[in-house]
Amino acid sequence: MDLPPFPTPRSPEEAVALQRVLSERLILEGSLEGVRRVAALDAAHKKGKPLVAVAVLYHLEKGPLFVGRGVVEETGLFPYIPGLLSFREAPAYLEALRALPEPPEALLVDGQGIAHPRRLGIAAHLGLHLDLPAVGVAKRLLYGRPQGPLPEEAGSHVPLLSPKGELLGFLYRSRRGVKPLVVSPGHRVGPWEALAFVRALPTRYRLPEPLRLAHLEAGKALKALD
DNA sequence: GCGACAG
DNA sequence: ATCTTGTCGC
Repeated sequence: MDLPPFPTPRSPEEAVALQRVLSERLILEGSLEGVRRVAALDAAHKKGKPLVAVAVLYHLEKGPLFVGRGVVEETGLFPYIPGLLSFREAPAYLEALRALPEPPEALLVDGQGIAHPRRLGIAAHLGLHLDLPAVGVAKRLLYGRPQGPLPEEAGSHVPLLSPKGELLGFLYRSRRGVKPLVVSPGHRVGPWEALAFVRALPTRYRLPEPLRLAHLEAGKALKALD
């Protein structure tokens, strides 16, 4: 698949301003029922080495079909600043997606969707850029207030609200005895539908299988560089 | 001014 | 993201 160019801001201030504009265009409704081919995105990085991004094309019934990789030299990376992650990693993800034999129907991204100060986590940014449905699954919370305690049972969830009371996503217990995941819609999907989608994914461990595979593949690809 | 802070 | 040993538990 080929895509529009991904602009790199000259400064953090410029990046923030761009996020404010882009987030206005998000569509936060829609269902992912019927989606079969998902691209799971994750990255690995080490100081002195390039950032390696991986896109695992995963068929919800057949399993993993293909792995696309994207590599960006450290010197070409936007700095890591909480809230501006997409400007650092998205270019590598776009390269990984470009390597796939066919475009996915939706994106499953390791990071936030709209559970973000300006509602433009990397999942939202990528979904908007590619005009694809996107869901964010993060391992840690960046923004939002969890409403109440999260039950220990596998599959439990608790809403994540903005200061204004808007539903940003959920804290989700994928398995018993694991730390909760942060699930939030990115683009072209509603919060509840995003949660339903993640809940339906095969999950052997903490992370949904597509993302777990992407994580493993990213680690391998990074180690295999030199 | 003091915390919080995805990957 | 990565740095890291042992340790608890299935």
